[in-house]
Amino acid sequence: MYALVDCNNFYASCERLFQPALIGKPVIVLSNNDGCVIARSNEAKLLGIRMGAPAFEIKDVILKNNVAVFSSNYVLYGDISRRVMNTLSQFAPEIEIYSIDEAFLNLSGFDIYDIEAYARKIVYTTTKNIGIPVSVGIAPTKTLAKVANKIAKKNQDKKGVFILNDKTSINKALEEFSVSDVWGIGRQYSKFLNKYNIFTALDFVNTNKEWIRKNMSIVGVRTMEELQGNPCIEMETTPPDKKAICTSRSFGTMQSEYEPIAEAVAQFAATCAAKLRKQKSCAAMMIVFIHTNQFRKDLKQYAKNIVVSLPVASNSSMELIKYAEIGLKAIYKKGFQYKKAGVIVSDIISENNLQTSLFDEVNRDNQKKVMQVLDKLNSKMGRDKVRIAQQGFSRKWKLRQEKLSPCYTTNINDILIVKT
DNA sequence: TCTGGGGTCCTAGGACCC
DNA sequence: TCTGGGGTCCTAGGACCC
Repeated sequence: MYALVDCNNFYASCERLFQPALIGKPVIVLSNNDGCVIARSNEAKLLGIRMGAPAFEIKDVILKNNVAVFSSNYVLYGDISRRVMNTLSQFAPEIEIYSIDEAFLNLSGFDIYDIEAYARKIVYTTTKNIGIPVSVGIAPTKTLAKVANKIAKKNQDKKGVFILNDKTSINKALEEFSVSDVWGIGRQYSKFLNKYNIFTALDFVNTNKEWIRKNMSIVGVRTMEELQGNPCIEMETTPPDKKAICTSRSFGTMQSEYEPIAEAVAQFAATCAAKLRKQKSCAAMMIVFIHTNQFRKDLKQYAKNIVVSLPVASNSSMELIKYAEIGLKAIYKKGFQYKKAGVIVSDIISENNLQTSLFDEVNRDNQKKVMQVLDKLNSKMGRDKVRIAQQGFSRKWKLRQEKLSPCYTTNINDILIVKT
């Protein structure tokens, strides 16, 4: 059996941890740049606030109902997540951290226990230790555990726990479960399946397997098998190295001049480099992109990306910034108002088996040492305290974050604020 | 009249997830 | 005024090999 543990309204719950007065009140968290709604407390959901709704469109609802609004604070959520996962890992020998707010636990061999009591203990302990409410779904496959979790969350009377462990209960659950809510079936496939009168998960399971294979590839077949109780998706206990790493942001205000955009792109390249170093790998290819605001139909539009090949794979901030600048210079055009830029690195290999070039003129040992010192200093003093000059300090492009909460658990100054 | 057989690698595009 | 960010996997088709 697998358990899927999912934090309830995670980001909203994190904000509430430090403002308990907000418990029972509507809370929402906005995306970067305070753009869209990305997390809602139950009370906010009841007000009809949709996931992904642009903040400016729901201004009236927010004011009228006194909704608490937060900018997203990923440093805080990341730290709370780490604590939740630590607690969860005590409950099973194998844990897969599936996302910032979800984890699968491998409960094989736990049949000898009262599995429901065990699940309640997970809910109780996490709530007590961390203060974040969670829901637990337990079933013979990961996809069914996802189903069980949704049922646990949806029905108040389940008190955060639901178990699917026999044919009858599984069939009944699938019959009442919309196919569009199944893990692995998104909007496009839902629409497609509905066209063929497949509306529930049970309809889907009873469909011809070859037909699924033809129309939804092997991925669809796996989902089908999983819903039938045959495990096809294994636990992934150690996260695989990333094959591509992307750093991109929308600008707080649109930018026309080259310099602030170059500063932003240098920052993104440096962040990509730091992420590469963290997983001990190097990238041999980079994509730089910029675009204007697609929502502003009244403005001239421009969007362009460029692929830059690195002669030797690298994870040095200095080198990545250099190539990002070359890319940006090639695609930047005067006369547009830019809204967003980004850097993607790929062709990623381990830093241990780097293929250097005969004609390589870069002193890689030196760069490596510099980066090690830089990482060490920044981990102690704070992100980007030491930086490459091109990353700059003007920050004209910086995010809009008007409702940012303090980093209560990670920033020394914020911690002091809490204490006093 | 009639034109083999069996592979690999790469890429773009489309689906999905949180 | 105002609309997020970061990933994965699979397939078909083309190019190429012998």
